Amino acid sequence: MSVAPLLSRRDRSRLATVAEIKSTALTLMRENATTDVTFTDIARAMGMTAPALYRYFDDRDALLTALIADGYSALGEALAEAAGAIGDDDVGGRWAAAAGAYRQWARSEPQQFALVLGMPVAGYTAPEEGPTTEAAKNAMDQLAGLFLGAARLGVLGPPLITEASAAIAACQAEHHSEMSALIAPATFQAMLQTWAMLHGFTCLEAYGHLDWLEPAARDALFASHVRLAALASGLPVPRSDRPIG
Amino acid sequence: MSVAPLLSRRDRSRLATVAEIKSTALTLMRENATTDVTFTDIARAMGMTAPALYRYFDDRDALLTALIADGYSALGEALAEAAGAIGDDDVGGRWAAAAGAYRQWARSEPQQFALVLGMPVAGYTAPEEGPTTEAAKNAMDQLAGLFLGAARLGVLGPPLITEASAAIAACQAEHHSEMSALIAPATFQAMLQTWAMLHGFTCLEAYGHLDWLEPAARDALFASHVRLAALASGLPVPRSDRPIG
DNA sequence: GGCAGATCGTGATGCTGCATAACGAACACG
DNA sequence: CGTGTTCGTTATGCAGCATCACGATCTGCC
Repeated sequence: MSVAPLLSRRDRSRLATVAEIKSTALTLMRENATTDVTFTDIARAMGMTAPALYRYFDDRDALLTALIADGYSALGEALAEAAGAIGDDDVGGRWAAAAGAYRQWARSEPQQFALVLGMPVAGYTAPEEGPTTEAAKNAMDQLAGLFLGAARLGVLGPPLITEASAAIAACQAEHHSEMSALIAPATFQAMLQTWAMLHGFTCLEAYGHLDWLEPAARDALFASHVRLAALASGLPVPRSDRPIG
Repeated sequence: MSVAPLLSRRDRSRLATVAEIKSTALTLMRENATTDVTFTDIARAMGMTAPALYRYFDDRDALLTALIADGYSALGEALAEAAGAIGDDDVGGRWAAAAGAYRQWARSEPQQFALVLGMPVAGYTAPEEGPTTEAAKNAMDQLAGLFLGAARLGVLGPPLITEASAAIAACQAEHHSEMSALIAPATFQAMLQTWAMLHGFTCLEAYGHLDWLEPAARDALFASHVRLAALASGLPVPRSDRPIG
């Protein structure tokens, strides 16, 4: 336990440069509205030359991998933070907050959202065990936490669709065994559908397919969407007098 | 009204080449699991050289534009064909068939699906009036047809969420005035949510985020999803004894 | 303080793909 | 059987990815 800094001056400088590269890449993505970013452009924007970037990232895929990994964390943290700002007993409010965070993050970082939850990138090969599914797991865990909390509080009603196939129950047992005791297969199914609903709206809006709707109408539609998802899955329905998203 | 062929031999050959270029591009996209396709690869796969392709498409964007336009048509036709195979009076069946076609098309052509309804392509500039929103319009029109048919048959129940904001009603009046007489704003809102639900599941599955579910579980989840959407929007719920999608 | 080693950034280089231009081959038509 | 168009090729310029060798800078240790 020394008082010496955990990282040397050089390491800090290096981390700062890595961070600057990533943020510059994201800025360029935002400006050009694409996930296709060039080392040359990043370097030029930073006042450097392209080969210098190879000191920090092995190749373009490594940079993308890092951005995707950051995306996982950023999205997960945004969800956790939004839900954490609401009291544990207000499960409906937590759901609305998390859903709103999901939407807002996708709107503010559509390219990173596309990297993480959109179509897998071109030559991108999963580093270990497929991070593509990891994003799914991450989002699912946040949702699962909501449902588990609701179940423990006794405020988790039955889902609108009460039948669930044995195949779904089997997958729940295999991949989310920790929740099998508290969450019925039909509710697990409804949880997946809740995610799909949220994701569907978010994708449509983030990629401009709802631009023909006025912003106010989109907000209203989203709020209604969040309430519908709660209604369908047995979650407490968020209060309608508080703005969502 | 002559009996002469509408197209000369040369024109037919040209159209065939154009079609071959597009299908080769799609094949390469499928094989490489990306929307990023190179003229060089297309030409090589066709036993030609890259510059020859410029006789048929001004540049890479023009090819993408054509593929996107084809995507609109293909998706729209797939939906119309699937729905058309079901009797007009079975609105629930038509909805299930159309939803299944949406899903299957996205699964069989994930790259084209990404082009049409995913994130807008990099340097791609909308040729006229933004075809991005045109895809939305197209999909919406198919859905709107279902709801209008249900309304005319008197089998369209109330949506689960009966409140709709004035902003949504205004957008309905502005962009879909033809249906304002038969479709209440709350149902219009539910229609959008139905689309978002369908789109969300489709995106998650097409991009591999549901791969951890067994195929049988995914099928069951989708069937349940389609029934839930019908339930939420007031459409007749599809029969559960007929496989969906 | 000064030196050895590691780190960092640059210019030079090779490869590939996009796009254009100029040339030659094949075809339709009178 | 010529003539003009269409088509496909080779040749060229340009930009980005990736690597290498070199010089500059910084770190840490004696």
